[in-house]
Amino acid sequence: MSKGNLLDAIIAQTKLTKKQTDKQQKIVETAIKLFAEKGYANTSTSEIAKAAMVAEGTIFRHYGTKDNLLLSVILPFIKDSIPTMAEEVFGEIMSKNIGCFEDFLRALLTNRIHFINENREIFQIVVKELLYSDELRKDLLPFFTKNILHQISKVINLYKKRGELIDIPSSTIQRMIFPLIGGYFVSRFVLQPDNLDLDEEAEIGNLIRFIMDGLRKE
Amino acid sequence: MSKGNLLDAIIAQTKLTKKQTDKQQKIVETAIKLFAEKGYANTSTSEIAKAAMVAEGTIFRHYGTKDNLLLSVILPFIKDSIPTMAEEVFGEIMSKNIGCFEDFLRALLTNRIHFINENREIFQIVVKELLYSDELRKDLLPFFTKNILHQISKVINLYKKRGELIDIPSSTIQRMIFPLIGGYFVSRFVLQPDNLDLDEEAEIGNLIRFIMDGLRKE
DNA sequence: ATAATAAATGAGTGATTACTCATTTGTAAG
DNA sequence: CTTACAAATGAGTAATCACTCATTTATTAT
Repeated sequence: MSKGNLLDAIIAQTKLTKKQTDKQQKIVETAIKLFAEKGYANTSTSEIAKAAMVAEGTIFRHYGTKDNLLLSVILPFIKDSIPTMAEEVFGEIMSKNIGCFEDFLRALLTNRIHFINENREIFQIVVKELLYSDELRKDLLPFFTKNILHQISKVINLYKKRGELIDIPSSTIQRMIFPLIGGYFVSRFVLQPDNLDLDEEAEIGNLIRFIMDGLRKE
Repeated sequence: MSKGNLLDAIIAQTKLTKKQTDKQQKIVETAIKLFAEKGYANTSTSEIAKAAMVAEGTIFRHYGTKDNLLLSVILPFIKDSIPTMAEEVFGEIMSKNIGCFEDFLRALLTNRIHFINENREIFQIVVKELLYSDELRKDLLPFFTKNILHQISKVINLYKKRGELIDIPSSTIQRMIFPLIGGYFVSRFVLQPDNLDLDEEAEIGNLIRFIMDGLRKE
């Protein structure tokens, strides 16, 4: 894993959008399914080949190594998730100066839940390997923090100036919100992925109320 | 993994407290270190043997299988963490009727952070494998929820009756607190385990204030 | 000291791993 | 139809995996 810089790999991946073969697509689909289900380390290439009804050599012809297959799966997800969030959510809020902090939170959560729902299995893979693989964590965590935390701190500072948020350091606020939202996503999409029958809006409403006002009565 | 019932295994483990050999202790120590660092699936028995300066056969003589070695590591931790929490924290609060909900939270968090700090590596193993292994998750999650959630809901109901907490369903409150505290523990002890220089009391104070009053000003 | 029992060893097992490569199959142009 | 080139194949490779077992070493009882 991790030959050189992951960011370079992401950029490289971005540039070449060469068309995929049918078999290639089948391989990636199957790999996503199996990696999400049993974890990268517990999934063998022969298993993927069999499930995708493809010769094992075909996998290595296209992806070279098993590591590379994993990166081919998660890099587009990472690459999409960060800029999309930055533009769609933060950009919108920061430029148009939309309503209150609650509205921002609602937009952010709705957007991210929607995105993860559409990439549920890849999200499971990223979470699992982020915890499991030292290498991946060392590469990805700084990437996340640099891109997301920076954006979030800007927003927090904005709303703090508006007087909507309590007057404690942004870093402290971040260290509360991040585990909460991250924990919520992991709990919902990784630990209990079968829990499909819940009122989406109500769920988000509860989260926001909790973040804003906590549990105390009155 | 998971021959039959995990709870039976826990009970069985509880009963036999036969003394450990020096080599056995070294094996477990080394296994804990390597499992926490690289994950169970990425750690081979030969690697453990070499690092523990023990013949590979010795591992299997004592633990039979690699799965069993993992269970020997995490079961005592699980077995300790649940009852200890129930007795030391919940028992105390429920019987003596200590102060307000914030005091309960402070006692709970202080107690659990202390416990995890003393078993940092095993906590890392449990979290990683809980996410990575379907089998373990199927066995452990119900065990956690049955024991912990039930206790917590009793406490929540108590303080709700006292009028200290907002009047929403206990299950909703749980689905907010659990990911928050769990996410905080994972973030602190698994994702950023090197962050040792923080003011423990202030950190707990921030968490409690966030849980009680959220982020809104005033 | 001797016998009896338990602990530890390490070479060896078949199965599985990620990966290679000479060969065959499909496809599209001249 | 023939040529050219990429896609796909699957038998084969060395390495590593979890695990076994006959043998040796250490410990305890008599």
